[in-house]
Amino acid sequence: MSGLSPEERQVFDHLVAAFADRTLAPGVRLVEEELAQAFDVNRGRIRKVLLALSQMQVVHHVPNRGAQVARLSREEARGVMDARALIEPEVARRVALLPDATRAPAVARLSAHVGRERAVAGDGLRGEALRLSGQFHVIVCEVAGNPVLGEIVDRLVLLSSLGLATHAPAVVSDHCGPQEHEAIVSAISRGAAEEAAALTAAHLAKIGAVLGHAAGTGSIRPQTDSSSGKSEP
Amino acid sequence: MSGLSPEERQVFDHLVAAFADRTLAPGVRLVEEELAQAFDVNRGRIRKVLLALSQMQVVHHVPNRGAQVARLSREEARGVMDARALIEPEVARRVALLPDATRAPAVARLSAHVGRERAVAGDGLRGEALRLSGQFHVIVCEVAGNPVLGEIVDRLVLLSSLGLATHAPAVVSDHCGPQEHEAIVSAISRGAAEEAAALTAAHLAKIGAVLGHAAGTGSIRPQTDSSSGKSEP
DNA sequence: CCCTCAAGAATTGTGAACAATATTGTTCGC
DNA sequence: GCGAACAATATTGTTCACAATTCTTGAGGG
Repeated sequence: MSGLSPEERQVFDHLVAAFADRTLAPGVRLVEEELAQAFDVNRGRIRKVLLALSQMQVVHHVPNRGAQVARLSREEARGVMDARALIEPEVARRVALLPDATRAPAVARLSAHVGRERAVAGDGLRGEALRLSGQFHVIVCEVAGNPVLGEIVDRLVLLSSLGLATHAPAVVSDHCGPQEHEAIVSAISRGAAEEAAALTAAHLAKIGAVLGHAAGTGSIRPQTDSSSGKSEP
Repeated sequence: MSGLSPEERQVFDHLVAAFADRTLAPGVRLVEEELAQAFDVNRGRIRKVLLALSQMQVVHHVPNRGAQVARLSREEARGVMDARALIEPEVARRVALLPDATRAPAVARLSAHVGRERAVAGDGLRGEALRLSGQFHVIVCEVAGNPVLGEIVDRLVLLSSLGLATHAPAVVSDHCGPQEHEAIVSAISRGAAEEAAALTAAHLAKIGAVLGHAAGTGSIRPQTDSSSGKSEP
C-alpha cells in the first residue's frame, strides 16, 4: 500500500484509526475542506487519501456528493466475515506449526499484544480496546511471515469493524475480550495447530454471529448523518 | 473497488488487461503524459488511475520519478503464491460442496470459460490465453458466492502474473494449459471436494515452482527500461 | 578513454482559481 | 400552515500554470 506521501500517509492512518475505534462511525460524512484544515494540509491531499480509502471500500464515495464512512450492508459484512473465516484459521494453524525457533518470538509478540489488550480492557478505553482487538488478528498474520496475507487481513479486519459498527453498534461491551485471543496464543505456543485453527474459527464465528442470519434487527439509523464528527486533529 | 469515474475505470481496466496479457511487462515506465494522450483523457485522470494501481501494488510509484509496472521480488512473488495457495484450494472445496441447484450453474460457467481457454490455446494468442487463464481462478471465487474473496483473488492473480512475468518471462508456452483447469472443474462438477482442493493446490504449486526456492537464476534484466511500450490506445 | 560537472530537457508535484453540482434556506401562492 | 419554485450557500470536480525534481546531454579536465 503506497503511492501516498508521508504526510498523506499520516492522514490516512489517523482516519483508519478513527474508523477502527469508532471515533468516526459508519455514515459520517467526510468533508474535504474540514479534513483539510483539521489536518492542516491541502485539499488535494485529502482528496488523494479519500480516493485511497474508497478503493479499500472503507469509505463510500458518491460523485459530487462527497465521501462518508462506509456503511456495510449485512450481506457485505457477512461476506467479509466469511472471507476472514476462510483465511485466518489456516493462518493460525500455520503459525502453530512454525519451528520452535521461529515460533518463540512470534508467541512473544502475540503475548505482549494480548497483554496490552488486557491492560486497556480494564479501563473504559473502549476505542483503544477495539483497535487493539482488531490488530491482534493482523499480528497473527504478520508473525506467520506472509506480508501479503497481513495486508489482506488488515483490510478485512477494518471492514469487519465497520460492519459491526453498522449492524451492532452497541454490542461491544465484552463481545471480544482478550480471553479468546489468549486461548489462541496459548494453543499456538503449545504447537497445537488444530486447536489454534478451531479456536480462531470459533472466535470469528462468534463475532460474525451478531450479524445475524436474517434481515434487519437493530441497525444504525440516522440516514440524516448530521453532526460531522471529526477526529482529533 | 471504486472512487473512479467510468472514464477512469476504462483506463484502469485497459491497463490491468495489458498487465495481465504482458503487453505491458514489469519494469515498463508509465509516463503520465503519454498515457493521457493515448487514452485521450486529462493527465489528472491518469494520475488518479496510477494512484489506484499503485495502491494495489501492481504499479510501483517513486516520488518525482514516476510509475512503472511493478517488478516483484522473488520473495514478494512467493508471498503472493503462498497466499493464493492458502485461499484458493479452500474456495474450490467450497464450490464443490455447493448444493446441486447452485453448483450446476457454477459448473456451467466454469466449463464455458475453460472452453474459451481451449479455443484460444490452439492459436498463437498468448496474451489472451494468459488473461483467460488468470481469470479462471477469479471465476471460481465468484461462483463460490463471495465477492470479497473474488476481489482479493483478482488482485492476487494479477500480482502473480507480474511475478511470473518478472521471474519467468519465457516459461509460458504450456505452463498452464487448460487441462488442469478442466480437471478442477470436473472434480467440482462431481462434488469431489477434496479432489478439487488438492488439484487446485497442486496447480498453484506447479505455477509457483517456477519461482524457484533459491536466489536469482533467470530474471528480467533491463534496468534501462528504454522503449516505453504502450498499450493500444 | 573515463570521470565530473553543469546546462537543458523532460517529467512529476502542487496550489489556486474557476466551473459544476448538490444542499439548504426563503419566498410566494394556495 | 403546506408545498413548490427559486435564490443562496456549500461542496465537490476540473483545469491550468508554474514550481520542484530528476534525467539526459555534452563539454572539459584528468
